[in-house]
This record gives sequence, structure tokens and C-alpha cells, in this order.
Amino acid sequence: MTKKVTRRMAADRPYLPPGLATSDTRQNILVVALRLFAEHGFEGASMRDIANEVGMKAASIYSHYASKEQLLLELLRFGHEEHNRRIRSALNAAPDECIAQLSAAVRAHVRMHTDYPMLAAVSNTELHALSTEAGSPVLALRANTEAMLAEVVRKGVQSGVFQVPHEWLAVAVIGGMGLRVAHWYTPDFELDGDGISDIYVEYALRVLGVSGTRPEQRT
Amino acid sequence: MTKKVTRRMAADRPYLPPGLATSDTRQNILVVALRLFAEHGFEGASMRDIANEVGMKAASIYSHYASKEQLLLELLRFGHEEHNRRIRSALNAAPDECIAQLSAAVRAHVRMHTDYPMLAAVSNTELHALSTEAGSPVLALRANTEAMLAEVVRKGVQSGVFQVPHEWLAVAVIGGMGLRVAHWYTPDFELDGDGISDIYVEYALRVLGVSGTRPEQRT
DNA sequence: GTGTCGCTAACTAACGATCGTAAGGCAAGC
DNA sequence: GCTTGCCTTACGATCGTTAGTTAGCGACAC
Repeated sequence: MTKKVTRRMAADRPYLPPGLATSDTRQNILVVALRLFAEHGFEGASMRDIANEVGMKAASIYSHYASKEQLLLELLRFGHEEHNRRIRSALNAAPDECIAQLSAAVRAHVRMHTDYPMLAAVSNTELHALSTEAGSPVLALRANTEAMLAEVVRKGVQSGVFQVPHEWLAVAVIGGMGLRVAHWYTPDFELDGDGISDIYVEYALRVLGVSGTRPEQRT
Repeated sequence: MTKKVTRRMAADRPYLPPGLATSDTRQNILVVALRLFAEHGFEGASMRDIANEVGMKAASIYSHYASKEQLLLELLRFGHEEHNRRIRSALNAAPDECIAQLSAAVRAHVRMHTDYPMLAAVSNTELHALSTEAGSPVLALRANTEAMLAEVVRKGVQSGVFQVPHEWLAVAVIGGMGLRVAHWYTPDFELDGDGISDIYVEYALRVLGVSGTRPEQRT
């Protein structure tokens, strides 16, 4: 595995929250797997490569994880659950008013992608490597998360605060712009995650026809 | 190759322009390769699978293309060249005025992604499978295309017509939202490519603080 | 018209390599 | 003693690609 490959994302640090896995070794395996999946794709990253970087032999990984697919599934499940949790939590904590709700959702969405850029990017590029059976709960989570954002937009449009020529496309735009952050963001960007999400909230509100409104305070 | 996989994009038709390759057989190979790369990833799609679907044996592909990587490179090169060409052409044809320029660029950008959704999506997800050497011209083209959009935004901001809290993030938002179209678009969506790009132009202008301005006429 | 040559595009067979994973074994810790 | 976590060995499978062969077609010469 010494072949130099074309970079498809800016992130180079496979950040995962400490304690995600039940042991240090399992955590290391996930972290290395995430990085190699990001660099080489799921199929392009072999168990021998992952094991070598962890400092063990490939067959030993099976003491910890049942299969290669299981590694990917752990990563993608956590990624989607965390995303969903963050947005739900942000919505629950925000005032029940459409600008505040939208701001909170976008902030959470963008922050997920600045906090876990590599994980977020892999979640989008390597989904195909999951069997339909393994992937369907992940897709269901994704749909649920999207629906939360769509509901916020729908309510805002219904109340007349948001004005859009096409509601679903507004949701697609707001979701998509946040998602792409994962592909270009690195920690040495001139703004931190909070700074970026402030700006993104402003842009999302503009998309919704709320121009020049101050973004929600970030405390 | 009968394993059912999780879908990561909506497009299911590997559209490429007729005459892209120099013979029918070469064209068929590219079309099948595009679809299988999209479904299974570059490494997950084997030459035997591609050959079987074309109706020949894997070794015969080498009469037409030097390597598996060459297949991917042909696809990605065309995708990036076409994208670049369309945006350049649209900018050249539009009036030299920042709203018209931005509108033209966004329209061309979005139309590329509705005309070639599968190719566009694969261009983003499978870049890693190119060696650095093969991929660097592709990345250079990408950077050039981005720079065109960035220049349009910069000029608009400089002239005072566009007002943004962060110029580069506005470029990232506008580019990213168009790019994501490739992942959800299918031809049975309620709007066609023109309809979608009309809306996207409106949203992009809103991001830039030009609210409620009529989008450029699409003749 | 016929035969020959060269080229293209397909084939078969196989190479060297790598793959994910199973089975059996050993050592350390509790 | 049992469990865990590592090892080695190896399996069956697949991979991208090479080398050699064959058939068909078109061009050319006789």
C-alpha cells in the first residue's frame, strides 16, 4: 500500500470520539479503517493494510470485528446516529420559532461536518459497500434526518416567514451545502467550526428568503 | 456480481454522449464501466463483470483500453472537461454583468449535473482510484472550473452587487449545492434540468444577497 | 476472381498477486 | 481453568493483466 492516490477530500485526520469502541484496540482499528477507507475506498483498503497500521496481523482483527463490512457499518452507523442526534437535540433546545429552528438545524448539520469531516465524507462515498440488509437502517436514519430539516422548512414556509419557489429544492440546497463542507474542511481553515456554521446559517436563511436576519446566538 | 448493494445515488442510467469513444464497442465498455463503478465503486467492479455485461471476456477489454484505470480516467477526464467547457462557454455567451454571469455559471453547473448525474457522482466518489499522476490533470481542471465561479463571485462582490459575509464560503455553497444535484436527481423528478437550474439560480442569487431578482431568461 | 497479408478484435489459458476469512495454537491475565 | 487477544497457516476465491491463438475483414497483387 505505497501507491500514491488522488485526494478526494481535504481531511487527513480520522477523528472519532474517544470511547466509541469498547477497547483501545477496537478503537484503533476503527480509526485506521476510517482513514484507509477514506484514502483508498472500502474495497481498495485491505484488512492486511488496516492490521499492519494498527500493529497486528489481519486475522487478529476478527477477534474484534466479525467482518470487514462490520468495520464500515460501525463507522457509518455512528456517523448517521450522531448526525441525527445532534440535529434532533439542537431542534429540541431551540425556541419553537422557524428562524431559530432552522438556524439550530443548520448549525448542528454544519458542525457535524466540521467535527467529523472524514467520517462524513466516507459516509457518503462508501455506502455502496454495505449490503442492502446492512445499509437499510443507515438509509432509514438518513431519511429521518432529512425529514427533520424538511419539516422545519415546511413549517417556515407555511407560516409565511420562509418564501421559496420550490420547497424541496430549498431543503436539498441547504442539506447539500452543509454536506459538502466535509470535503473541503480542514482544521487550519481560516474559520473554526462555529465561524463556518454562523456563515452557513446566514446563507441558508437567505435561501429561504430571510435576508439580513441576524443568525441565532451561538451560546 | 449478484450481491445487492446499498444505493448511494439516485441515478441509474449511465448516460454518456454518443460518440465519446472511437467505436461502438469502446463506447459500450465505458457505459458499462460507468454504471458498475457507480454501483460497486471502482475496486468493487471487476473487469470480468464489466466484460460480461458488454458481452465479451475480460482479456478482450485490453484490445481497447490499456488498463482498468484508463477506463476511469476516460470517464473522469470527459466529465471534468465537459463541466469546464460548459461553464466557460456559458460565461462567454452571457452579458458581462455580474448577475447574468453568475446565473449563467450556475445554470451550466446544475445542468451538467442533471445531464450526467451518474458521471458527476462517480467523478466525486472514485477520484481516489486514480494514481496521483493520472489524477493531477483532472484535479487541475477541477480547480480551474472552481476558479471561474470564484472570479464571477469576486467581481460581483467587488462591484457591490453581491454582498456576502464570506466570499469563499459563498463560492463553496454555490458550487456544493449544484454538485449534490447529481446524487438525488432522476429524470422523473417533477422538474426537468431547466426547471431545476432556474430555481438554483434564484437560490444562488439569494446567497449572494440579490434577493427576489428575476433569474436570467433561459432562451 | 482468388490468394495472401496485415490488422483488429475476439478467444483461451494462465500468471503472479492479493483478497477476506477460518481453523488451530499459544501466552497472558483473571 | 477459562477467556481473551494475539499469532501462524492456509483455504478458496478473485483480481488485473499477459501471452499466445484464431477468425474475420479489407486491401492489394496476380
